[in-house]
Amino acid sequence: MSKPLFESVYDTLRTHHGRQRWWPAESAFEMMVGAVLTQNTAWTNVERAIDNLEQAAMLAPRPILNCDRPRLAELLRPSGYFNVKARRLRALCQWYVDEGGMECLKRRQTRALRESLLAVNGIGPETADDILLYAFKRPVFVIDAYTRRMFSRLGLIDAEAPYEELRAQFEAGLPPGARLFNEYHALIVTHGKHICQARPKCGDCVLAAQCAYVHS
DNA sequence: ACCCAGGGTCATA
DNA sequence: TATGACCATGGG
Repeated sequence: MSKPLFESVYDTLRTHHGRQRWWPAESAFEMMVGAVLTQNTAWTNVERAIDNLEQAAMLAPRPILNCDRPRLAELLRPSGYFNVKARRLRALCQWYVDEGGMECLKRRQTRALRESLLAVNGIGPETADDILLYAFKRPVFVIDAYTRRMFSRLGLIDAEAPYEELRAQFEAGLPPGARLFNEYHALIVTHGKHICQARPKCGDCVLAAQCAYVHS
């Protein structure tokens, strides 16, 4: 009854949607690629682009760096923004190689790793945190558009607040740990996708009982 | 025909 | 620091 709100919302989502087992990728590198390709883009489109890379045997840093950009862009076409994403994907691969690969990266402290990621062109706070949480299993809470919409509607946050402020708010309002943050963000996206969407009301939503909007 | 999607950069004030 | 333009495909 007095359980913190961020936790009780988690419980509701977890009960209703079940375990998510994110991120949908077969390797840490594939996960990072997906994080860049899914920027402001529907996941179904990202899957096609990743399939294209796989079919072309290019789902690895070296092949991507050795590919000319027009050809890479063509493979990325279904994910949208393909010229921009071709550039961003190469920047990611260049970083990955320059940093010495996965084994080296895994040894870095979370702070340093985050700063390093943010310095890569095309990686902003959300993409960096996706990568930290799902590829490196670090305890950072990812804030995305669904999170802003849902939790402001629930009356728990200010949707317009800066990214870092919201991240701090979630991380302070939950028991720490990558395990929980991982599952929570996945649940938020899953819930947002097939229920809330951009609807202004959510009376038939599982969160209705906890939603400030429907009580105002 | 319209809106939106698991954002980020860059130029401008 | 805070807006706005821009990137582009595919599904509802």
